[in-house]
Amino acid sequence: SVQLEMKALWDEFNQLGTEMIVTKAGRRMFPTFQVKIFGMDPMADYMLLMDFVPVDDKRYRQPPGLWLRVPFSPGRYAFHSSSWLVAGKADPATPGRVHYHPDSPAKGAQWMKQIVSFDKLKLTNNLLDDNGHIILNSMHRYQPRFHVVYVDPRKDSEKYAEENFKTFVFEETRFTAVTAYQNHRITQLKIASNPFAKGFRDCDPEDWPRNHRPGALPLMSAFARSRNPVSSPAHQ
Amino acid sequence: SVQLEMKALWDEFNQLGTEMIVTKAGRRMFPTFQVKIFGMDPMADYMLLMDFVPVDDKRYRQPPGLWLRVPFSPGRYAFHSSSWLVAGKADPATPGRVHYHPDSPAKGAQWMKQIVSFDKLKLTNNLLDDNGHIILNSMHRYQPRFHVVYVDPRKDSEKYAEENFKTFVFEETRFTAVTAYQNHRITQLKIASNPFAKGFRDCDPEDWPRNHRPGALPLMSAFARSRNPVSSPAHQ
DNA sequence: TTCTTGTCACCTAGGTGTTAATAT
DNA sequence: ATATTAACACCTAGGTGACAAGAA
Repeated sequence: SVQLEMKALWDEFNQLGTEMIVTKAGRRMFPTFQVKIFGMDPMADYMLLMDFVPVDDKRYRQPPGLWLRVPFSPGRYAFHSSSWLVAGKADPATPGRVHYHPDSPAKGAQWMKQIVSFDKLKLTNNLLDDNGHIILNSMHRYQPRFHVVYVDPRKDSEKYAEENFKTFVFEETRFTAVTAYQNHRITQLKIASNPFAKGFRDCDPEDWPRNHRPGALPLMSAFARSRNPVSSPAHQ
Repeated sequence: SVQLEMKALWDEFNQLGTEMIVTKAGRRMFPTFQVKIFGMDPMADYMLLMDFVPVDDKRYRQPPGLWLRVPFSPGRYAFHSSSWLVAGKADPATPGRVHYHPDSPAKGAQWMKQIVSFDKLKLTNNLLDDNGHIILNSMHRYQPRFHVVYVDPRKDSEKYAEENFKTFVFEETRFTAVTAYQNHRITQLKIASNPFAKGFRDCDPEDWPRNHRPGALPLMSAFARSRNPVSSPAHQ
């Protein structure tokens, strides 16, 4: 069995509609997909991998007219909607890649003795990527999947391929691939919870995420109190 | 067969008498021990590891009276000798540890397709170290050794242990473990060639090590021309 | 006197969202 | 109008020798 790490954080993002940035060079996910694993054969070899499947067959877009222009900066917009419209049918599927955890293969004992983190996994929108990154269509929704493959020592192991792997899906890790954040609340939650974005925090630099616990005050409400939202009327 | 990478740099250090810093927390080696490997079975599994054996049974010390005091800084000295005296018999041997390359085990094809770098290996003088670092005695000389172990798939593989590994020794990688550099020329060569020490360079910030090639002008002579050595007479 | 330790400024290396410009 | 890109300031994380103080 498999337990998703940082589930509380995933839930918080999921409630807002998680977005993950895709770039040409490849961008890590945040939150990082991390799991605790139980019940492996400690002595057997396993490969751990992830892939991403479309949640639906749709392409999304922002609702018209909800963009706010930034005063004195013609051409710029800063506040995107949190809702999505269906823009039509999905773009052609991207090359279906998988990401093997770099420690693969390893013994069950090794995988189970600590949290397994997919922090080397990167998402790209570059169809011609040759860095082995996961290729996704921007403005499409995806479901990450986690697969555990038992390395069968038998000579005719191919015959048993079907029974030698198990797939785990956590719906709270679904997200929309984007090239720039669409929902400002997602942006702010990323800034509040990702250590690498600390430079953009304007609230108390205090003990986040050190003191954050599941069940504590919801992040966004805490955030909203200390933030000056872009409130000046659009002067379109 | 195995080929030592950056041999020219190792040779340059070796001519001066290589020193490696040991600290309580653990210090990486510089140059880093890196090799190219040839002739493995691409499909077989191998473990790669290193250990360190004493070059002799001696403890070393600096010759007396060669220390230069730094003007206006009583108690400080800045220029150590490049020669060593035998201080006596070696201290009790440290716990004999080995460092497995973190990618072990892996297929021969994997090991051979790129340079294998032991940049995670750290040296410590802490006899009680529990980080798995290599424990060495300061002021003693060591010879790094590189071992390739074939992972024998046979059930009674223990019987063949003797024939399933091969050891490679490069004498130019010998060094003296120290807690602070003793030979100023070693310090300067480290500063000149280690990217992480760039902050201490006072010569042209130009294209080192980018343009450095084996056979080019020896480093130290190039360095000496642009450096102000500590030349004021000792006022002991 | 000689050697060791801990702190520091200054680097490398690379992960963030912002921003302005550009593409479609 | 909407979406993407590239450069950037500002972080995390950690590898350097210098330096001052301490230990033996």
